Amino acid sequence: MKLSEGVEAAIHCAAMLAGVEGQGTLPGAAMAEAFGLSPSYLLKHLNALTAAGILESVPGPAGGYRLARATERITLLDIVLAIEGRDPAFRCGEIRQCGPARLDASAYAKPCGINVAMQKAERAYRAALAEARLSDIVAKHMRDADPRSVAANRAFVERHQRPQKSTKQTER
Amino acid sequence: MKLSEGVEAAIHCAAMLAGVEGQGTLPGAAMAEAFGLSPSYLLKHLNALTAAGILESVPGPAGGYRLARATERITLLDIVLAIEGRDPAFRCGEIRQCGPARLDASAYAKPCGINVAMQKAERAYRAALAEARLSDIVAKHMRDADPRSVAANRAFVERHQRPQKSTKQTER
DNA sequence: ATATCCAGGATATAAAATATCCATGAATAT
DNA sequence: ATATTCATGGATATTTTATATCCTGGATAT
Repeated sequence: MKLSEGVEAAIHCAAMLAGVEGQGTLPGAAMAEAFGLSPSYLLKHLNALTAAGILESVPGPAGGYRLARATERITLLDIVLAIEGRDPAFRCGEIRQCGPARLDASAYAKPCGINVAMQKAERAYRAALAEARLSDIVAKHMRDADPRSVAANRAFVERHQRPQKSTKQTER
Repeated sequence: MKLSEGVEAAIHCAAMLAGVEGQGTLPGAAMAEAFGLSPSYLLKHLNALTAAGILESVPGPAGGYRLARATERITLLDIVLAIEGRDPAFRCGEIRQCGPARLDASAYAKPCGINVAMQKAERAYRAALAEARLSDIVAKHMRDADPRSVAANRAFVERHQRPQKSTKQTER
């Protein structure tokens, strides 16, 4: 029963991406630096978020990552499932029918009660995660966190974000 | 995010031990056989349950395991924590302060909001597990499960359980 | 063209879960 | 007392998973 460290990194990256303005992006290498993580490994997780439709990636110079949708529509559950996979934490191995005196399959038609109880608890967990929106996380940080920390985060994003050409509008 | 297989085995064993009468015990080897598990490995988990005060063990011939308290006072949470450990699934690595521009420690006095949200979800998970009593699991099984399965389980316990001498009463 | 950046595969290393074995000691039957 | 049964706990091997790195290829802005 443990979550991989990638989950923490993924959530922090998503929160940081919430600070980029408009269609701008933030390179993965910058985020890796911001959190003191190995870039090669962080890209794996960012990649998973992209595959899950939570992030969008822009290749090429001036490329990077941005959120794929509004922060109100991204929940911690989305991120956790993208990184950890969608399988339940408790997987019933049906060991009740692994003994020497195995009954006919029809005797095991009804689901294992233990599995039912464990799944119920997991639904409660996921429901709680689904209620935690990224917008809430960000708002709470801006409101409650130390001003120095908020300012430093904002400055970092400001420094590394890359504005995306809205149209092909080189100023004329 | 996954639970070890030992959790499933531990819960099934606890449920089976609920069927032994009085102060009787069930040898660990018998339970391993019942579920088709490796005895040496299952003993590890039974050991963990004993250390957590959920089971009692009786050494010697006629020895084995029994529940340490009433089934109403044993929850799935007790068992899961005994096997998986009491640490939370999400451990905040404080990567927010691992970047190159580290602020003074006082700037991180307030807890990381991401950690708070993750812990909240985990509390919901544990609360749900704490509400699932072993007595409920057993009662539900007796009521809902296939009669053949119930009978087979009862017969297995009947066959392997070992009555415990009530006092040191060698008949005289 | 060139430089920058993401995508994805291959691979290496580290850590944890799973599984087995053996020596020890406790309790009991004989 | 002695032998037997069985849990205990340590040591260890095997397998799986997580973590981490590297490299090739493709996309794109300059």
